[in-house]
Amino acid sequence: MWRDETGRSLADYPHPSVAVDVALLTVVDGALQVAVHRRAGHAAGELALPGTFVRIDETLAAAALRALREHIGVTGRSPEQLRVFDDPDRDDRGRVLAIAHVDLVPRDVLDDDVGLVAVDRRPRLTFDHDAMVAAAAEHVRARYRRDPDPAGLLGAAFTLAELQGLHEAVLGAPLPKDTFRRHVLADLEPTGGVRTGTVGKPARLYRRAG
Amino acid sequence: MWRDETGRSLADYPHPSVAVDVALLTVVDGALQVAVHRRAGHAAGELALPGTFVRIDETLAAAALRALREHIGVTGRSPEQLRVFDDPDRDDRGRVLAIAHVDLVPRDVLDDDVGLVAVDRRPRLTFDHDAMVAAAAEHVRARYRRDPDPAGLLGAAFTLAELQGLHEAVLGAPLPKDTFRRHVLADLEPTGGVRTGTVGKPARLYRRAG
DNA sequence: TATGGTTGGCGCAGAAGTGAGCTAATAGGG
DNA sequence: CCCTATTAGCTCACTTCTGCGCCAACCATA
Repeated sequence: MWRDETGRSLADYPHPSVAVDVALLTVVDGALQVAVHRRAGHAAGELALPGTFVRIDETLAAAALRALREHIGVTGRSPEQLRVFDDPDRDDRGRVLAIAHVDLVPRDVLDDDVGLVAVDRRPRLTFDHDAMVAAAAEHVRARYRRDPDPAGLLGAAFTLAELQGLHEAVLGAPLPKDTFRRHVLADLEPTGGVRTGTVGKPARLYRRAG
Repeated sequence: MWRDETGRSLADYPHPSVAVDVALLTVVDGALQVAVHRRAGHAAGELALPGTFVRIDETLAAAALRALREHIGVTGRSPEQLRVFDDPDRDDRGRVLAIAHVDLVPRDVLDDDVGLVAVDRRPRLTFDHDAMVAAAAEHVRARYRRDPDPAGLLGAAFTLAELQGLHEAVLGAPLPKDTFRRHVLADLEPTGGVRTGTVGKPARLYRRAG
């Protein structure tokens, strides 16, 4: 074990605790929603994002996935970092740095009893979790502005109308049909198939271009 | 002091140490450059970004500013977070999470003996500091694509040519003159003055619009 | 004081992007 | 089996954007 010139290891110096909090987002009822739960133990009863302390030999992604599993019984996909929340008074238990994460998953990986609230009409959350949800929504919205379906919420093949519906749900605003199609087409390739069994002219199916 | 049901405080649980590393950027010779120093103590002699461990009651910004002061004698402006580097093996002294920061300052706040290397032609840095510099450059380049002069490197009043030169230095690529002007003009307001004492037709002076 | 060199910035033609409307292609009902 | 409702997706007129070229305004020099 490494020791400095005074004989102390890193852990001998007082240092902040580190937590992860995860804004788990999904699309339900044509709107972006975030999973919340009521805390037990400290700050019991308060609405909060799933979170946990980071263990000493754990990566942040592993801690984020563990928080999702332990608090809401969900297997996350690929949590991404947002930023560190470092207000010295943010947690009355002591000095805690919270690393906010976001993960976007399809609705069907969540149990029915997971609490969901729409990000644009959400109740107050405890700690600084409101700011985390705002940052999470902004993050996925920016990603969907750049790429057709970065989180892979649609399956292998989808129609342009299905993709537009997803984008409108994520962004929380309607999009102009023609412009939307022209933009995403550059990043898609047709599968050759069409969506049948629907009313109207059958729509071509596309996949993400490689 | 808060204690859990087993009588332990937060600090009683083993948890990672937290460090900040700062990519201090500036523009010299028409190119984006980053301040580096040769480490003393651990990993002595290696080229690295200024960094330090975060003290328990310190904000991240305060730790970042302290790292700049202690290692290269510079007063930073406003360090911004990039992301957390959490590879378990990134530091052989123990478990350390490093929170990378970026700060962009004018050349004249740096002493002449501060080591500077161009971000696009830089030598290998130690730890994961290469990835931090890459993230820092990408961050400031993205900001300069959005805003005329977010870091305020130019003074209160400047010409469009001066602003374009700054952008080309930050981005590391030439920009089309007319398109550049039209885009930034939306976020600027003329001061009414002109830049005199130069060759050619005097250029109008602008300031950031409020 | 005139003249040439140099840089700022505007106008205009062509390119690119946008959105409304029209045609195509299917399901379902009479 | 035909007709209608409905949705997909193309076409075309219009708007916006881009970049070249030209004129303007100043300094330096003779």
